[in-house]
Amino acid sequence: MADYNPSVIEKKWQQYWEQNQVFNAKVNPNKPKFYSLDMFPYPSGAGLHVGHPLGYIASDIVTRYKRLQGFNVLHPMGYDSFGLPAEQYAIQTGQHPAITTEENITRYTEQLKNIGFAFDWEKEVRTSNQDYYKWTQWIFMQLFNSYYDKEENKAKSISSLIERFQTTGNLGLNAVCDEDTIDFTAEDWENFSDEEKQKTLLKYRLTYLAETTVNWCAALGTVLSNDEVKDGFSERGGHPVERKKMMQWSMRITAYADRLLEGLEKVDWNEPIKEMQRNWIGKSKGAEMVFQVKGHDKQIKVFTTRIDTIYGVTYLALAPEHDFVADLITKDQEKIANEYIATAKNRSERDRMSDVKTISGAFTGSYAINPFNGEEIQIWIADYVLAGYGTGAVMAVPAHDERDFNFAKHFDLEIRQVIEGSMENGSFPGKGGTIINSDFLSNLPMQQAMDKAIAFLEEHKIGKGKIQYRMRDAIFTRQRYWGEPLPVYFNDGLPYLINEQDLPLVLPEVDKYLPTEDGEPPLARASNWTYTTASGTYPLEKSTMPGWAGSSWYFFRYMDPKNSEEFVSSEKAAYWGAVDLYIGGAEHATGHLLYSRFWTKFLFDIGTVPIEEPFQKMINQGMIQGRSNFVYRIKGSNKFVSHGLKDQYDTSAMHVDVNIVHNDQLNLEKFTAWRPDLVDATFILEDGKYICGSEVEKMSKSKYNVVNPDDIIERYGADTLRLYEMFLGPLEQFKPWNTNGIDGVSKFLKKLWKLYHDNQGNVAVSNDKASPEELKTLHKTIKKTKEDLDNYSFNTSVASFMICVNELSALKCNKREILEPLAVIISPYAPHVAEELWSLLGHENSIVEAAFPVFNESYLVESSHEYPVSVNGKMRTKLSLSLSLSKEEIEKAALEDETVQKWLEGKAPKKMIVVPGKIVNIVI
RNA sequence: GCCGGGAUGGUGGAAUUGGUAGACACGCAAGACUUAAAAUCUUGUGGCUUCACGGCCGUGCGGGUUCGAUUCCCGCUCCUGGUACCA
Repeated sequence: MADYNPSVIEKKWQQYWEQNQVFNAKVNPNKPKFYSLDMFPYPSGAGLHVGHPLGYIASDIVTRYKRLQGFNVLHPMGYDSFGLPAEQYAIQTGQHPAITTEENITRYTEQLKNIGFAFDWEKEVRTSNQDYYKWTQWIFMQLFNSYYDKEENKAKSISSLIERFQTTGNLGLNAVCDEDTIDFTAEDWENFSDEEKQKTLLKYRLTYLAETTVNWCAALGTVLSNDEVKDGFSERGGHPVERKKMMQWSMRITAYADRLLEGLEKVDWNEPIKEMQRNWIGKSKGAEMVFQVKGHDKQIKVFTTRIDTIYGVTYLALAPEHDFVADLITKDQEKIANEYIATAKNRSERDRMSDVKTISGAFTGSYAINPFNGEEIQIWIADYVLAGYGTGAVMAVPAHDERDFNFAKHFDLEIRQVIEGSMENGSFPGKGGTIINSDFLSNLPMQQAMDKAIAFLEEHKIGKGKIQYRMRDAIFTRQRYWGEPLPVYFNDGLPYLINEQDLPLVLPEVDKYLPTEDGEPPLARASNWTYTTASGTYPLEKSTMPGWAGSSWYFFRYMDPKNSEEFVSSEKAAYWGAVDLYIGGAEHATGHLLYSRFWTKFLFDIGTVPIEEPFQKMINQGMIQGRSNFVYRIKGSNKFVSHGLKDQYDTSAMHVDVNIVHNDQLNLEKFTAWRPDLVDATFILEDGKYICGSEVEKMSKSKYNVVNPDDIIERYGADTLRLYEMFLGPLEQFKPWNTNGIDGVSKFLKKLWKLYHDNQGNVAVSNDKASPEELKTLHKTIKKTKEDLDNYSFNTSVASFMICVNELSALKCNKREILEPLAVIISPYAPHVAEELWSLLGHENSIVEAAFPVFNESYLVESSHEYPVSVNGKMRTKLSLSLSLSKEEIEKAALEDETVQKWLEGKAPKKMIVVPGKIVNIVI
């Protein structure tokens, strides 16, 4: 009855899906489950641009496909709604962040619904809702009440640790704790004051309060985690970040370092992301040992991965911040050493990072003794040694370490080779070489020398083998308003948890969202930010949780978002299990993806969830970049010259809104109306058109290259947007958004529509038997689509649909036997038009209840093959031959061919390669 | 510096175990329909060469393996993501 009209049918089906709760997921043990997760969006004020839905479209296609295959699918969406931008906006405008957040969420939801996603909106969660963050706080409490037992390799309850302290103290206890924990007996424990007991327990708790060196961002007024800092600047906003010592809550993620590393073996993620996590965890095996300082009672502890090179040590280097530095400086070195420390300390973290070439250091005047050979070696201060890694001191082996080598060269220190090889090109690591000049280690290969050296250390009680991690414990507090309050109060400066019945601890109202005049976090502005127990009223913690708190467990809450008794019921957690497919950007590789794995492992340890790894399969979508358009203004005029002619004039390029450019052709009317100063603009055209230049840049407002999906949907429809985003190229690849090809996709949908209609626009579908060609086209497409979906190759599927529709159009096919399954296989990609066609075919139910058609090989069987015949590897002619021919028969047929005869020039071929069903190659 | 990813027509991209390079689409050109435009449809379209048949070149560059290489191996160039004195 009508032409293809996406705006009408898309609204219609979106309403149908919503009203009939089509995508509502319920536990159903009779069906296999499939849990598909999209990365948790932060609802920003700018709304969605076309880059955001890329991954959502891909996962939506997969879930719709899985449904057609009989899976029970959970495909939820929600919002990571605590965060900095809403708070910054609140500071500027006084508007409560909850209001802005609500508005942004409304807009996001509307935009997402316009694209026709099969989300189960019943499962929506928002991290800033009380009934959500109640459980974020609850998980924090469990972490506070747990410690990590290395013996059993899992988290256990603090109450069991107390029992242990009461019987044997911490002697022989193998648990993760602070470095400075001292040994104590059961008797000591009994004699501890309550305060001492609490302080001791804090050294074991999986979340603890401690003085830590943090990344302090003054402009944002808060601390940041390592992954929120890029090159010394905050990731959000680009403000400078400095190192500062502060009392902060931390999460003992390092306790899980090994399990986080091992778990990577069990998940199906791409290798680069796994590698990034491995590097971030940074496990290195080595040894820790002490050097006695000559004439001192002090011992300097160093960590090394190359204890085999111990005889090559020619000096020790200490970080300028090392605790011993002041004591080791002798009178005659005082001036020079202290000056150096002062300059090194004043150099900001950023300078130190950006300037790694400059070699600097100072001799302390003191000497240490190498316990292996009794040699005295100089102790230096050097800022290439980091205070935060290992022990803050290194044993320098200039011959086999590049940094030590450069330092030794610069200060003219001894370089002593202890591994066989040539020193011509400076230092070399010499892995695999034989040890020389090393007393009892000489003539051994690296590994054996290490083992022997470690045995020596242990025998003389001066060291041991040790595993070091680069990863630090994760700071868990932010001095901000818009985040989860910590369920903690203070009594005599020591932290205690509030009662579980008092959860959630609701975020209080404040007059302003800024820190107080004394630099306290915004929560200090709240009146009565206190907690009352039977024994009195106490102040509550004033910092809030970081952004990653709420996002580290949201995938569990989606299973059971309204549960008020538990964060997820064990029945639902058991049924839905791990996420089967997680699609999102790679930017979360070392933040969210590591923290989520950590919390999941912890929740597993305490028996609340049945899985250890939350995300079984992960795909990282490539970012969609912006594609900017430019116009060229002749300098000093209001005249613009088309791209092809711009070199004939003296011009300056100007960004132009990509939304008034189509296929790089500028819409002149819209351009002159774009800005007041352009009303009287004039143009120099080429072939009657103004062609714009283009460049790939980040998508941003200032570059006028932001494309809103709503605009595309209004012009072409959501199905076109969905297909086009997929058609753009492989999901994982980075690519610029470019609407130049979108017409092709839109045309394809119109052609598809026409297959089901006659020239008058009436539905015209025949019940006649389909022809072999028609069946072949259909089944070829079924096969290809299925393979592509299984490989997440969405762009090639779209191409195969186009081929299919082109072929069926050429065949003038209108058979139900073909068109019905065709609608089904296209439905994951273009669900609205598929639903409409399905209903036009007379179906009462939704197409999501259909079954994915079964591929039938027999329709594709060919009796003959068009053989490409090559001469010396170059294709010269084609020969259509029956597939039943033997190799010899094919060979004979090929040699008889006219073109082949011509190339042979009467000679006999040297060799013939015949691959039946594939090719023929003749070597002359 | 180190660890990843990539480079194919004017453009986005395809070629799933080495077997017809350029599928599909955009753009462009010509034509049909139209008073005209839009829309739609048809045909052509890697480069060079040829009236044509055809030939030569061609997947970032230089080598190699192979009957045959976009695909495998070695050595480079450029772009891009991560990471950065981690001992």
